[in-house]
Amino acid sequence: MAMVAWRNTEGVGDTQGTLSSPVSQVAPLSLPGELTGHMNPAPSLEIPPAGAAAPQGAPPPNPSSTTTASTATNNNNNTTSSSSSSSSMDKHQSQQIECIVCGDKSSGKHYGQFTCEGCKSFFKRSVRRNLNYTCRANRNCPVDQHHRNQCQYCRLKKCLKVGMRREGTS
DNA sequence: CGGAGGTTCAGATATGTCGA
DNA sequence: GTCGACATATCTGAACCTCC
Repeated sequence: MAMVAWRNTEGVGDTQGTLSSPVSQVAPLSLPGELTGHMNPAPSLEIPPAGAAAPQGAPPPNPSSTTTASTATNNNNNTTSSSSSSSSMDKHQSQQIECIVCGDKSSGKHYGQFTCEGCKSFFKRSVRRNLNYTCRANRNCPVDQHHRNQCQYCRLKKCLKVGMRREGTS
């Protein structure tokens, strides 16, 4: 696997996405304490209470339209894409659901949303370790299967945006 | 029994240090 | 002072296990 293609962990901490820093500083993305149900990152990561962010549970990502990741830049309302779901697609999707975060192949429902193993682990680590990331760019980095590792900040942001919650299906 | 969450392992890349 | 090589640390993704 060729991940970690871009380690921006900290050295990056400087530009804007102040989402990072050695966990010692203000953690815009602090999840722990206030993570009551989901993470309420920071000013930058304004993720509405899971409920809001997540159109409701898991918007059966459309195998194709789900390209939400196509341009993470759209972290604005990509999730909206979901919505009109067809029961007919249900079956089909259940067999080939895409990760709602990066568009990769979903391995099932994790933390309330259909995500791939990568996003699942990434989210888990971020939440459990209360990691804080920083975006080098404008917090609009694309989050797709090939670029998801480019910006941890934007990846986590999208995870939250799509409705992933620490408590998952709780 | 199935689904979701959690834990563990191996692989790959980035960063830092030392030597020539 | 600069360049290259080596070693170490961190992160990611997949697989497996456990619990509800």
